[in-house]
Amino acid sequence: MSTFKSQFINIMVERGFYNQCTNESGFDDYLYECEKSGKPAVGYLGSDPTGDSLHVGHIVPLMMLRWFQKCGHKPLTLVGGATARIGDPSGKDKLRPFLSEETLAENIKGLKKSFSKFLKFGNGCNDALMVDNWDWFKDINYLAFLRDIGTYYSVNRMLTMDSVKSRLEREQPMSFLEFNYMLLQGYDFCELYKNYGCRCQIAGSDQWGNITSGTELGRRKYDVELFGFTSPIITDSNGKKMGKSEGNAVWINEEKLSSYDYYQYFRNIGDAEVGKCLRIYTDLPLDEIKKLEALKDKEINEAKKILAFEATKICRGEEEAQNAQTTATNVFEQGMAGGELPSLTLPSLENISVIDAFLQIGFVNSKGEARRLIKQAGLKLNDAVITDENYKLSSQDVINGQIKISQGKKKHGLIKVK
RNA sequence: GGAGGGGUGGCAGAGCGGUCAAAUGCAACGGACUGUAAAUCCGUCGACUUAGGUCUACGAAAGUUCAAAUCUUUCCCCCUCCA
Repeated sequence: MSTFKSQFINIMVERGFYNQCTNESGFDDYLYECEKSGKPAVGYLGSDPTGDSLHVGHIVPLMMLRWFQKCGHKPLTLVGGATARIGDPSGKDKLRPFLSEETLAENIKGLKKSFSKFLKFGNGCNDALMVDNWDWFKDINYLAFLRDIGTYYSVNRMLTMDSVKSRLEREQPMSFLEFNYMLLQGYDFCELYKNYGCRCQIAGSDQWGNITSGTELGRRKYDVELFGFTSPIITDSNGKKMGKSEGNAVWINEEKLSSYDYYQYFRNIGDAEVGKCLRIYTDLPLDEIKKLEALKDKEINEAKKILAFEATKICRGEEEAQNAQTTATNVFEQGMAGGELPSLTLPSLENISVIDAFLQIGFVNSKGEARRLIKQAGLKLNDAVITDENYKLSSQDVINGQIKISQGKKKHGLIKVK
């Protein structure tokens, strides 16, 4: 059942991306007109370069933009070179530390890379474009800004915004600097409208206040209706935000996280999340997803493999996904050592204790931790539990040129000797 | 500028001269049960260690004391109220 006229919104609703829209029917009409006439709508997603890679928590809006592009529209990815220098107060209690110019430049490069995995960039009419709000903020004059933009904002209203209100209620400090963040983001939206005809912004629901800041500014300053469209926060069954594995973020860029680990993150998703994740993190058609999520008990593992493969494919490419899958199958189903596992190459096995090996491959942070894990029967050498914490590696442990070491059930690695 | 409150482990938050490597909760990790799931239960959770200890840590520095997260002084930072 299609309740909307535009292809894009229908997809968003069907796949669980739709949370809130500033004007549902207005946006639908607008997109429908664009889709019908073949003239792409322009929409943007903003990210502040506070890190050098996006992570799984950012994928939801990225996938939304990906569908947006698939529906024939033009995505803009805005990196907040300027806004990162301010800090978005949404959902935070503390002012974030300032970043150096070099870090910002590095981070922007990293974000471009992350974006390009999900979107097609180029010069075609619906190819994605990267823009940086530093371009229009760096030379802005304070008085001019106050007069042009400040006149449209009421402090009374700003104080009621969630990002501000929650800080005040929790008696956490909020600097004037951060207080201005929403003005900048509002200005961004209008600049993109002015320069690219961009009329919609896609973002996570925590950005609602910043989005309406832009749509209101657009209405007052340019007398145009801008649209905001947000995704729900995707949580697991415990209500926790997705995107952390072993306490670490699941990064999009490969130099921050191997494809094997990326694959494993999705492979280990909870049963209850499989359907939701298939809809959000893969491009698979809905009828196929329906079949997969209907699987029960052990069989749902098949769905998880497909999820992991498809999700990895989008982000890391088909070959990497295939390799990750092969490794995972070898390790978990055949009990063998696979090629994509983290590995450590040693010049020789002389005087290397098992503890050193685990320390050097980075599975443990200290020798004490390794000893503790041995006491708890948590470390394995070639699939046999290590009982002697003073055990030294020897050539007898080498099988097919490598030694397999494991921590717990899921963390496996290889030691190779030159 | 004035008055008061506060800065403790990844986070939250006790402790307020020795028994404190620091209660408790969350997170994390290992084990059991399973399906590389969830829930549950048990265990661990500063570093080094010849396992007896040693070292580093309660915003920073100096001091008092046999002994300091705890007392004193100075400095830095934050919050609240007043001007």
